[in-house]
Amino acid sequence: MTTFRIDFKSGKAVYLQLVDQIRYAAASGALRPGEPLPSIRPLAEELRLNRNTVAKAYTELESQGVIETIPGKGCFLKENQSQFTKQARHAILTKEIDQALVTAHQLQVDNKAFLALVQERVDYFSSKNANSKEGK
Amino acid sequence: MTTFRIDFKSGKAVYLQLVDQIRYAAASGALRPGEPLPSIRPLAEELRLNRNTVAKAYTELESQGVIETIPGKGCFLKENQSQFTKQARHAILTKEIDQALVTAHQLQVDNKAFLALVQERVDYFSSKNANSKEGK
Amino acid sequence: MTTFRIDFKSGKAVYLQLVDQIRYAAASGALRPGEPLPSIRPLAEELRLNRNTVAKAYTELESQGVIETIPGKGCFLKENQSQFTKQARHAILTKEIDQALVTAHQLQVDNKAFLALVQERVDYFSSKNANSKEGK
Amino acid sequence: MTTFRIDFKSGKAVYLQLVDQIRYAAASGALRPGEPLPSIRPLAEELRLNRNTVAKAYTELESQGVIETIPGKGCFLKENQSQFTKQARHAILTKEIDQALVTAHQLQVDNKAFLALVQERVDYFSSKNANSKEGK
DNA sequence: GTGGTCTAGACCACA
DNA sequence: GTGGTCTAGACCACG
Repeated sequence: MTTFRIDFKSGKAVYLQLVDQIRYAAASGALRPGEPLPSIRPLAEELRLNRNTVAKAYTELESQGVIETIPGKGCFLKENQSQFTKQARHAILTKEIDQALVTAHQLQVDNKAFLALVQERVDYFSSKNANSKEGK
Repeated sequence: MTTFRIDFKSGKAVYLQLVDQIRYAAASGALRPGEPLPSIRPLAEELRLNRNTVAKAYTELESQGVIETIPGKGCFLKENQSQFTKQARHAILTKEIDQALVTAHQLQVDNKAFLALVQERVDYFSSKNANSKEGK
Repeated sequence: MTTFRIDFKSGKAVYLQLVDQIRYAAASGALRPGEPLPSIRPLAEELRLNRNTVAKAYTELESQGVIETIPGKGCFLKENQSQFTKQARHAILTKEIDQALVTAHQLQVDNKAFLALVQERVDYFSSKNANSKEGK
Repeated sequence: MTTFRIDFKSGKAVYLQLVDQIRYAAASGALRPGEPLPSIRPLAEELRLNRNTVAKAYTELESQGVIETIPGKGCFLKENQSQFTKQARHAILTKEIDQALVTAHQLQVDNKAFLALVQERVDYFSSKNANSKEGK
């Protein structure tokens, strides 16, 4: 069971936080392709959000091709099929990695420590994915 | 000489784009500690922004402890002295690294390719820093 | 209900006067943690200030960690959780106490009278805090 | 020998910092009534300030009645003669003490610790005054 | 010349 | 309704 956390103080739009967390859940394996997402109304209640806000997040995810909405049935996680070329994918990733590198420099975390931390997180994600594939 | 680019269509606040780029310039060695940043008015003209927008970016950078501003004299890049504990620094970095990892998974970039890309960016930053320390 | 007073002739920046007064209200118990601050627009009207000036004060307070602002909802007083070490807190306080001591000497107020005055103010704050915790 | 420190990053006007520090020196006994202040030009050089800035500080001090300028001879610390009533003096002091109390509350320093710190600073100032009256 | 403050008025995103 | 961003233009203090 995945649970989402909304940070009202982050300054980031609430619906975008939901989008990120659902993408995160999908990436980490907590949500598997084909699985249904939580229904809008119960989720809105649980997170103490307006239904419109949750709906907006789902709309955004559908336009990003992450989920699929079937009227009357619900929303489902799509098989992820990257629609970008290898080059485009690397461009997007490079931007995010650079962001982290800039922060690392600012925090005076040296390259070796940075790479170690990246390796640690990669391992952490791998283990979560492995678990969710086995059990449940 | 560093030059900044503003993307008016990105949806991201203009002043935050400036903040990111200046932090990037500092991390990559294009701006060195103690060096003066471009003056607010000329920079605003060059980027076709309002004076206040540039000033807001500089204010934000100062409150982040990245630059130091001396009224009547100008703004200068501070010696970066991280005031965070090792633990706090790792927490901040972990968040940014996870962000990139989620994106990687979304783009179906596997761990091996991801790590290779990270290594590549680390090397790239290192070389830029090395260059700016030698000559110019 | 707290009310703020702006002195346009003081020479001190208007937005900083607001910052000080809100911090004062928080310290004296007139504003309690979690409580909403006055909305920017109505407050600006009441004080006959521009919206941006009030917003600047609130932005400053947020970056100081005194308040929390949730776009679309409002600004709220944070639970105060001092992130400084005991040593750092004393250093900050010492600076302000010395300031008062210098003034006392300048005004030829002797130590005994000074200490009495400090005690009086401490008691005054304590009583205000006590009141606001009981009733209303 | 008193030495002054200018903090360019404080945001406070440089000449006002000088004013405060000279008042501080007078309060702590480092400067005694009737003593000459440093000449403008050497002091400006030592602090790496513009001569105008130092002159402005001295002008301000003279208008505050702290020093006395005798053309051709220099500037001298006046006998301090408080021109305020007891009530006025307490009003001024109360404002500064409250300032410190607000900060203390913000930093979650309790009354007992606050009073102890005040006592400590009072003692510290007293000892400095005593020393400068004896020796030199 | 520098940065800092303030006003006025506009548009946007979010709840 | 809320706060956030941006522009335009004015005045001030400091060096």
